[in-house]
Amino acid sequence: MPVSDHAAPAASAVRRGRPGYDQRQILEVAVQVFIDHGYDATSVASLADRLGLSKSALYHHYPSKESLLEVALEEALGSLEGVLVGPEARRGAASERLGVVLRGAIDVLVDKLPYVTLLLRVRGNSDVERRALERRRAFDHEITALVRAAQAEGTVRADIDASVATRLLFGMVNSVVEWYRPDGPESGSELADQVLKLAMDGLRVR
Amino acid sequence: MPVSDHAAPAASAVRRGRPGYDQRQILEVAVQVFIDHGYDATSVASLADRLGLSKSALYHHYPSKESLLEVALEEALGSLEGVLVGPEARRGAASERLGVVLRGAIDVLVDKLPYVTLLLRVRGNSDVERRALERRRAFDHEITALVRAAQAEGTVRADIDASVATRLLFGMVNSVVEWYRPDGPESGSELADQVLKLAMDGLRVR
DNA sequence: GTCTATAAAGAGATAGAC
DNA sequence: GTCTATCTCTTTATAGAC
Repeated sequence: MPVSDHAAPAASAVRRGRPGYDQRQILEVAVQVFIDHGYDATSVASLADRLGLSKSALYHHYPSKESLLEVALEEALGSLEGVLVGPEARRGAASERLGVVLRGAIDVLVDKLPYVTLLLRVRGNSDVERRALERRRAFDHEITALVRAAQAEGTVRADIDASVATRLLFGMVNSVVEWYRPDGPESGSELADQVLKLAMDGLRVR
Repeated sequence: MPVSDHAAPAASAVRRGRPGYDQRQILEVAVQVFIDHGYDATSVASLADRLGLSKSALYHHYPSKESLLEVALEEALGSLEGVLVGPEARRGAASERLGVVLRGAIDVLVDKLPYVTLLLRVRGNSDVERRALERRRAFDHEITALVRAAQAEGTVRADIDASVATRLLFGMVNSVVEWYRPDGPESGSELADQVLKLAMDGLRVR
């Protein structure tokens, strides 16, 4: 049974000839199908059809439909959690750390768009999903603490509850998965600029 | 076959004795179960169990699982569309109309929380879902036009694309369904205040 | 690494009695 | 208005050949 969870070993993105798919390619297709039709509404048969494989061939690569989900969610959560442990996110004024973390989250969202999209649609229907939700909650709590610290510093307005502000902030950030496409007009960093502008300074003309 | 789509006739919220459920009560339970487990992951059997009914009894009230979804989505979409046709939303400066519409949308979201929650999770898996998505898109386009008009007026900043701003704005607003609970600390109108403050003036201290 | 065939369970929906 | 029993199709997953 395959399903190793390490990152791809450096720069070997090219396929070694051969007939079939490798785990990563299958995962990418599966995640896209999960996004298009919903995880629950996607049957293993339709997944196999989309890959041009039989169900059995697919089961050779992943032991279950849910294992595909699990690996995909790990990809998103691992990257998001990585934003919090970077050096820039751990030193300096709270408002600056908040900016770094927000921009980092948007970068991850853009970089791992399908994986994060899938993560954001998880509702806790199974143990795998509930574990993912738990990690999301932990992530949110760290951001809330950062917002609270920035309020104490006096750099972030204190007339909105830190927890509400964080949820609204990430509601805005996360909604990007609903419409942003990397091949569209704006780059990921331009997008991050616009989101940060709106989040920090609001819609109104000053 | 029942499934009438008119609103409840005035003030008859009380049940007429009798054994079972009426359409509205069944709908409310169904929508909550759809939200908890996802529409696709909810079986008619589990729905019937939750209601304490047999599947057949449930099919007496609604002709299909999807008809429940359809009625629920109509409830959300009709209310949202109603925000755009109110008198306050149709006269005055664009920035004021935008404020009225935003607040109206938040009010609907709070008032019809489960129905709007369900609407926001629809991904276009069937004709019913695709029709709902189409109506959501039309709603969004009207808001975008309003943002554009406010930019032309000079009351809304023009350095963010109107379409991007609208999407981010409603990303923030819509994310409220993920955490707001009417029985919690803040009322719907307090919530609307906080959302509008953050959306209009941003997170940063002035 | 891929296939066909199949098992076993669950899905949405219906029939017909009470 | 509710029930039990059942139909038919689809589901996830496995067996075993190539």
